[in-house]
Amino acid sequence: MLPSENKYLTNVSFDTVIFGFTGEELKILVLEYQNTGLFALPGGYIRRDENLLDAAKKGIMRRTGLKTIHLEQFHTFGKLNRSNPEPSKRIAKGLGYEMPDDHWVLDRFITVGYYSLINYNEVRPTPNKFSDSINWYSINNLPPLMMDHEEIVKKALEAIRTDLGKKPIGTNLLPEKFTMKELRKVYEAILDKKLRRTTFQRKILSMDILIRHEKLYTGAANKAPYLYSFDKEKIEKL
Amino acid sequence: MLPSENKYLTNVSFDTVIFGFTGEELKILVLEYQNTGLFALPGGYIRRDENLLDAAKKGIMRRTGLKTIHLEQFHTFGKLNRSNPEPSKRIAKGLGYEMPDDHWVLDRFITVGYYSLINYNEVRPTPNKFSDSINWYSINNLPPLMMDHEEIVKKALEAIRTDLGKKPIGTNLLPEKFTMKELRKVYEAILDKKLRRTTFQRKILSMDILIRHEKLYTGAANKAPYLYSFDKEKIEKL
DNA sequence: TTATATTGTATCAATTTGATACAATAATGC
DNA sequence: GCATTATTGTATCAAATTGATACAATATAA
Repeated sequence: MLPSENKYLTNVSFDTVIFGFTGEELKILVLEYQNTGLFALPGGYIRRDENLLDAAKKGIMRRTGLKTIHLEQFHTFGKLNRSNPEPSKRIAKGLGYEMPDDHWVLDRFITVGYYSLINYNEVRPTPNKFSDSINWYSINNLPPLMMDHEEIVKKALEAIRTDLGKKPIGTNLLPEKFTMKELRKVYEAILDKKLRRTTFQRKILSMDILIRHEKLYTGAANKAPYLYSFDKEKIEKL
Repeated sequence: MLPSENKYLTNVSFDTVIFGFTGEELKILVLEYQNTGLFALPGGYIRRDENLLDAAKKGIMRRTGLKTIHLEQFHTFGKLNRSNPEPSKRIAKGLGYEMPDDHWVLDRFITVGYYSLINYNEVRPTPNKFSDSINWYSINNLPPLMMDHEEIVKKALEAIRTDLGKKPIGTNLLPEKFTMKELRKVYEAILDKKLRRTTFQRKILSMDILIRHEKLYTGAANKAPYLYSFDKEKIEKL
């Protein structure tokens, strides 16, 4: 097959690290292939007629059931030894195919890494036709991932940690309205360290990107916290 | 030709933004193709038997004559409309070839962007067999670049500006020993704004990454500044 | 020897951050 | 009702950082 006869670009793929927040810890979506014991990040190939970013978005929307999604590209992985036809062969075999050795998906791939921060509770993890299951796993307790996918997760974590200082990252991890404590928990989960309650509150409020709403009465025997939402207009202007 | 018979990966390339510092302003290396009026960033393809990063390094070492080089990956460009066979055809024509329409270099490419900060004075810009010339251009006065190369330069600049806060970036732009003023000029050129002399000096010195050497007597009628070098051991530990 | 431009550092004010304190609740139990 | 309890929102003051200015210490020229 000539390269240009392939519906997809050859030698390039994307992989995504999709973060969700349970209220206590960060989790990522990991899929498992049928009859292989192989765990992988959701990823895919780029059609010749679509943008790289759109290809990644489409893939993630299918895996999560979400209709809008924000992706951030963080790194491209191109080591020679990251490509390995064995997993793909095992995946095909697990599905009952026998893949010819010269099949384009067994060739070497350079993969573009994207991360996404999404609302844990709005997601419906959806397996694709090759995978048994797709599930949330705590970033502190991942199954062994195939190829270099563990390195990809590590880089994604580094990326959101540095991006946290620049952009208000909580926007997509939390529901529309949230309390200051929930927002702080997001930051703590991402940075993996406790933050001072009062300093955090002062600093976030002084950024002037939150809108204060009504109070949230949970039934707990204490002062009710205010609900906040992000002021998207002001965030745009940053 | 089957994809796997090609010495290079298909559909993937790299492009590099090579920054040098004249003492006053930032420049980048831009090459011009023979008989076409086309200007482009130095870039290339990845051999099937080499790492992505090594491919980029090798390319830059050839273009600059440098024996060691540090590259930072900053973004991967994958828009559908960034690919355009016309420039490559014109380049081939300029060299006297006629390229068949199904040649792999005329196919769509996703390109990985790297930047490098190098010592302006140590470089011997070296054209390749396709290009007429390779020259330094001020980032404020670039020729029109082909395809999306202007966007690539813009992204590279954003990247070094944010990286400047994290890593001591001047290391490669300056000679081994330099004055505080020279270092400040580097920061000013990258950030495109003036910095307070005294605050800059205090902040850099408090980072404890510089070694102070002898004074530099230039012949000017004023107090001679100290020379400094980067303390590479301490920088490693950051 | 004096004049001049520049460097290195001190000084003090202004701002930001860290640490602590405390008043204001929203239930609960009596 | 009313004291109790956990948590929230904000004030307060100290500590650290940064901004702005001042000034002494040169290296050369005149």
